Amino acid sequence: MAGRGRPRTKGPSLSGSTEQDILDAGADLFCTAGFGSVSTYRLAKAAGISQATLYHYFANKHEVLLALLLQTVRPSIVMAERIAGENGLPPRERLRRLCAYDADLLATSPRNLGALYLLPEVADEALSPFRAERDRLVGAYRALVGQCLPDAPEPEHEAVADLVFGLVESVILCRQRAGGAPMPAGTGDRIAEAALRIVGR
Amino acid sequence: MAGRGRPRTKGPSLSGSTEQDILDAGADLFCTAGFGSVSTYRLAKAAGISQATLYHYFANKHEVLLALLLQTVRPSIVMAERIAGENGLPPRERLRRLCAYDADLLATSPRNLGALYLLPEVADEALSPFRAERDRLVGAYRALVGQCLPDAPEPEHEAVADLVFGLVESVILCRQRAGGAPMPAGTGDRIAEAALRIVGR
DNA sequence: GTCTATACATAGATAGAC
DNA sequence: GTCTATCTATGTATAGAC
Repeated sequence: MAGRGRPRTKGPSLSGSTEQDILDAGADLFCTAGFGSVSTYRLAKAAGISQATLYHYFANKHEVLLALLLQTVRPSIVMAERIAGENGLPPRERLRRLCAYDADLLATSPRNLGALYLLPEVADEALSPFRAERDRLVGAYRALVGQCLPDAPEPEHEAVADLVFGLVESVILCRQRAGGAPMPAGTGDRIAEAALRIVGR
Repeated sequence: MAGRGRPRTKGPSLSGSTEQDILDAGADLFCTAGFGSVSTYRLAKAAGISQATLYHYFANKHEVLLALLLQTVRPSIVMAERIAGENGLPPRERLRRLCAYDADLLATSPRNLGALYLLPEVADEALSPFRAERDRLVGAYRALVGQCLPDAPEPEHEAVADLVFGLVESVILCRQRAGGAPMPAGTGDRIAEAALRIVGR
């Protein structure tokens, strides 16, 4: 699927394949200007190709966003399922690690990629594969919170997990208010500590 | 500025002035479909007027969003400055009330209006009046958190206030994941309690 | 105050040369 | 694999009748 036959000796790209150039441009533009506000022309120009060439790599504009969303959320899912399986650690410690990992990803990535999750356009039918992945991640948080609060009823698990997940994702909002700049190292750990205080005990 | 001379005997609107109809339509469409993805034609149609009539009430599309944002954030600002002045109450109690008020507004409004705050297009220059108001609100949270933690240094205040503000606003994300439906009554109080646990003591 | 008509620009997507 | 050229639809905004 990647642009293997792409010229390597010249061109505006220094960073990788043309496909990745498009994704990088999308990451930049979609989370700073919005999806509907960015034209395929502007997107292609930022990627250093013509508007038409975009359609050699992606069937349409939504597919660009979908690829971007999946590429962004995947590391969190992998880590969540890895941590979920580490039965040697107590649930609170596993929840702490998951929160710290996700919050750190969101806080320190060069661009505020998490802002992509907040685009209203994500509700579009074409992006349902991403929403399904996202639901898996939320499910992992719920399961871990449930193990931390074995005596509480099910709906209580969900409500607390929503608070925890919300707190982790609130770094996206914080960055957005600050113009998108990365947050200081240690932010992830700080948020994980706050999350555990919400869970209680 | 409101449509005083508007016909009252007939028309597609049941709820108020035409200007407010436009704002209602914008509230609905902008936070479910996005700003750039909604055309003025679609906006006008949802408000029950022709596309051209929109321009009798607003100079352009950005002005619709600006009015909507200001109208949405104003109650929070008014409450924040009222609570800030109630010196009879201890800081923690004032912070608790502010969090509960804001979180409740965000959680129970018929539409998920807070999602407007998250639109990337809010960074546009034309919307700077809103961002200024928003900064006042964040300032109120910082001041209150500072009073709750008188022994902590200044940057610590900011970091904790960001967590608290983020937790309050995370109800926007929670609603968004749930398709925009309102959250149960009591959500605001629950979030305020969690916020105080983050502040500590 | 609301409309139809329209100007004019830009949108997304395709065709076909190289 | 990339481009220019282009199609067709849709975008924002204005003009002017009623």
